[in-house]
Amino acid sequence: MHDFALEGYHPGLSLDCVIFGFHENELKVLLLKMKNWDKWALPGGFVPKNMGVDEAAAEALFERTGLKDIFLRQFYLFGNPERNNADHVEKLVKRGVIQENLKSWFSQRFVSMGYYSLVEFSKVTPVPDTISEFCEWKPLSDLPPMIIDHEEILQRAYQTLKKELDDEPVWLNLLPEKFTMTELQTLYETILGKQLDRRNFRRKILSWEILVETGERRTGGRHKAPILYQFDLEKYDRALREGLKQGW
Amino acid sequence: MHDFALEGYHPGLSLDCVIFGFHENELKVLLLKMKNWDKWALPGGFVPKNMGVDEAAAEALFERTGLKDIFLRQFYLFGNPERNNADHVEKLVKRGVIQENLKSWFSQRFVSMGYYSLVEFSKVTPVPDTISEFCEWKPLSDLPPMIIDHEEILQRAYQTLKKELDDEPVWLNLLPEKFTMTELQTLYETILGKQLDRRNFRRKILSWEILVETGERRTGGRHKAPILYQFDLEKYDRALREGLKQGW
DNA sequence: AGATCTTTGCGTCATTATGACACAATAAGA
DNA sequence: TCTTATTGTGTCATAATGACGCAAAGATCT
Repeated sequence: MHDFALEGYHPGLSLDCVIFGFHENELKVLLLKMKNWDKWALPGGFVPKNMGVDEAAAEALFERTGLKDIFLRQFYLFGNPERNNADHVEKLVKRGVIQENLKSWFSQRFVSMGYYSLVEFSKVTPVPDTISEFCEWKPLSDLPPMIIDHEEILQRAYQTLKKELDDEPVWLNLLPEKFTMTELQTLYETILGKQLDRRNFRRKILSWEILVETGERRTGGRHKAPILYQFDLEKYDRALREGLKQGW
Repeated sequence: MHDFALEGYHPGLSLDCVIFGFHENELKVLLLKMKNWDKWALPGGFVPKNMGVDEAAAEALFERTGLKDIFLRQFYLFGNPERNNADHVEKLVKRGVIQENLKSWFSQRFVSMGYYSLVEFSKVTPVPDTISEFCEWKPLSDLPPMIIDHEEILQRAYQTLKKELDDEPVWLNLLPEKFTMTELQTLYETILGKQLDRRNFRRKILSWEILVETGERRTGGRHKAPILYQFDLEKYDRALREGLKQGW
């Protein structure tokens, strides 16, 4: 294995991606289980010298999920000088997570750019990276112990997601192409952590005029078959630009 | 002069601060005029190795304005690999803006964290830094030519400010302690770039219940003396946490 | 002192958005 | 065909918003 520094990564800069998915009425996050260690980490990486930071984040996302052209957004630069302490690197080496020759690279002070991403759960094929044993979805409601400040990064991403939800219909990235109104409502309820009135929810969503009926219905349940909706991309793009509710 | 790198700055990372002020019914930005060069730059700096990134930004802000505990917020990490080109550094050296021995430091690829700040215009004492000739306010409506991508950074900060304005009463940071409703309205109109109805504006602002009357009025105009308001800090803090309009 | 000018404070009214809730329609299984 | 669960579509009262009118009050001018 080569030395990371020699391979030409931007010094002192790392990336952490909080990848959200929606499955079984739960919001889940894609996490990596460290080798020989009962700690989990956010997918992330470093920035090749010839690559933009956003580009490198998209690349990292692609490697873990197999997906391209995915919703991915900066939310905070974690720049506390104590966030990557020497003790942590020592543990990484001792447990064989990283090789001895990479110790100097990992011992740098890192400033980490936090990204959050919204993906369609069913399309993801989780792939572990070189320092992890496996990669899997974990519900936000039951998170495993995580390395250094990754739990804080995750929580901050979640707060940002909640806030963005008020302004932009970002949730489209979490759903499959066709979905029912109830599925969308459950997603909202899950993210916001509260119950919403079915009839008022429907009225509000439809008032944005970003959904169109597919003409199909979902059959199989022992009840009235619900309409399947999909996005009207043109109108959606306009809503994204202008915001759903423009004050003043 | 010492070598920047040896002085212990975090490598490849810089800061740019877009400092907004409100004066003479205009939104203005604090800019630095480069030495021997008709180009302007945003105040910024580098991050000392023992200092947090946010902390370093606050320090840079303090040095240019003399102000502490000021509204300062990250808005975007500029991470394009081409943003600091070799040609630009060559110019800096040739024009004597930076010394020859600093050339290697400035020739690094920099990733720059963008911050925007809101300050009370009258409290600022602009101070130039080592690479600039002077430091002054420039109206957003008539910006001078700027180095590398600083114009883009500035515009992006302005877009962010406009957006935040819908969710949070961040504008308080731009006004003096006591102000009239009309002054506040003019500020809104300036930032948003559109006229608002005086009576509806008043109703909406007061409905947030973050302002209290001081009991004083501003005299001197050839008309009815307007009430001077100030913030109710407690209520304002709550509004900041919850957002002014919580959807759902 | 009174007229004039300008901006302020505080309303009204019509329209729209929101919250709470009711009821008929329908897919699947008994 | 009957039952059950869930869906589609309403209504109604209340709150928020947009458009606009008018009297009150400082300062200046006559």
